[in-house]
Amino acid sequence: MARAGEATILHADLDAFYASVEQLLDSSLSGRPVAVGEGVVLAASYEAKAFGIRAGMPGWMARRLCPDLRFVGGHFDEYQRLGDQVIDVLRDFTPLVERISIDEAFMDVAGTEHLFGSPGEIGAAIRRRVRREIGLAVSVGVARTKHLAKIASQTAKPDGLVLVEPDRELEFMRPLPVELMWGVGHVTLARLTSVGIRTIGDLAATSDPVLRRMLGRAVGNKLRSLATNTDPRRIETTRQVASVGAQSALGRRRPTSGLLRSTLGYLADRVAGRLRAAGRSGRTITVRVRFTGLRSVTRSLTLSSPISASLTLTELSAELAWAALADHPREHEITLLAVSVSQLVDDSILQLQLPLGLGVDRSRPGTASGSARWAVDRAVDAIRDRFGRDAVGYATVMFSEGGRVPEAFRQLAERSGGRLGGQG
DNA sequence: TCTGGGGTCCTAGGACCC
DNA sequence: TCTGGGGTCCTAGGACCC
Repeated sequence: MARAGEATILHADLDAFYASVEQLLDSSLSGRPVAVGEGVVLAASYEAKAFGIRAGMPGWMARRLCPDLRFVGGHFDEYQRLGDQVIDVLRDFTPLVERISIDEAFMDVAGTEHLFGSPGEIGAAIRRRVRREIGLAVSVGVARTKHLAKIASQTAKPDGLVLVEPDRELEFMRPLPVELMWGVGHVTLARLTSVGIRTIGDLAATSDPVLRRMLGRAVGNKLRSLATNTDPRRIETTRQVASVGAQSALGRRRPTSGLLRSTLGYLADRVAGRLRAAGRSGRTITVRVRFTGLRSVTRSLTLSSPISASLTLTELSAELAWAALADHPREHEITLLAVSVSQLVDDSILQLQLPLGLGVDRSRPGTASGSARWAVDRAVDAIRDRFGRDAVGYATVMFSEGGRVPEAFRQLAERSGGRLGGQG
């Protein structure tokens, strides 16, 4: 049964997406090292990667590696528009498309051969159409499983197609470096390297107990199934998010009550507004405080009933942030604040359970003003729908952000379901 | 003079219940 | 009467992904 399936899973991945869009929009950037971002490199063109520049690298370091590097601010609306166009091309071949980020998707073309040809032919057709109609290079991997299709597309880059026949899977994977596998990051790579495991073949040859002892049960089992290509995951065309969050980097700041009030007010309002727009509420509130040196702590709290009110979320976030600070009295500066809500439920379900509707206190057990807060939020949401999100807000929320991150970037991240760009 | 914003999943200990 | 096993939920932290 090991060879039951055909290679019908495709993974399509746009090459150096943000930077390629910039080169498409401004021909003076073509063929030149380009980085998208300001303080930090969000994406680099292939010409920039040749200098060792990578996503996530500080801007000063990138400039040092390549003095000719052209930094561009980023056309986030264009990334969204062009990314959507590419997905539309994929959907012309099958409805079984799973978008996993702004620039990347899986699809299953089983059963479409009589319409569009073999999976390999479909991959080639997708690449031609995206190049001709949109002007971008997309690499495609074709295999029997999602994981292997993704590895194949990585080895196909730049601007290529790799098809792995079912009877050559292990032979294909054996010499590849372990870090091509999903789930192998810095830490796992270092652990594997320390015992001489460098290729997927090395990993496949390592015993289960050794793997589990080194990496833990879950990671060990997962890597085992990936290395032997017994990954069972199917294409998921829809998925509900499990949490909604927002964060702001602050530079180095002393955690004054004014800073916390304005920042947490802004973040909580963003998160609560997105929850309300999605018709959802959540019971668990988590706040993260990051100190200098990337040390960070989280504090969370689970309510007996879910909330989506901006003001309530602001107050709870502040309590959690102060608790985190109180536990770390030696930290005098903070560099980031984050607010997240999880344990989400649909409000339609909530209203079935609580038939009182408007009158129900959705803010917090034990507080009296829940319905008033609900009404204020609804009014604010309605005004923002018509006039934009800056048209109105709570007094504590109307603070100058410092302009560190463009609003368009945050919105792109939100719409991408949290999964966007930044591919090395 | 090591940074951005958005997510997922796993682990481990403790509380609590049957 | 104090020893057992199993399950769920909550909290905090960490690895990883795009």
